[in-house]
Amino acid sequence: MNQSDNNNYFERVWALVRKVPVGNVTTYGALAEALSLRAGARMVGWALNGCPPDVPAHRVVNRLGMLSGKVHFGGNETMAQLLRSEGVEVDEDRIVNFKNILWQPPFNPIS
DNA sequence: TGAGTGACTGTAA
DNA sequence: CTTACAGCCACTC
Repeated sequence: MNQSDNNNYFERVWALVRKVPVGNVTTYGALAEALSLRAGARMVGWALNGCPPDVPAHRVVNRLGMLSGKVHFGGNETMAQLLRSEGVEVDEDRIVNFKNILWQPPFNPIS
């Protein structure tokens, strides 16, 4: 039941998230698109569900720049605090200048 | 094998 | 602004 050998998909998502520079954020759709899963944004969020501490999942938000996943950080302002500590302005669970700091992952074609 | 679920997205009312 | 439905893929039971 331990699909440690099948976490290839997860690792791919984590790899992209780790590439997100500090002070920038990305969206589920962007990651999904980079993984050729244009409509698999749900899978991205799911992959983050098992993301190791190495992955700055707090930099991943929905297309509106809302901290939709903050609930998974403890349901508190942890996610917002992390972003603020990186220089990201957060207001009412929403990222200020979201489009301005939006980071787009490089297209990573599957070999 | 089939049904349920999900840190999403888009469109519609 | 909210609520609702549909589509998409991967995983669990």
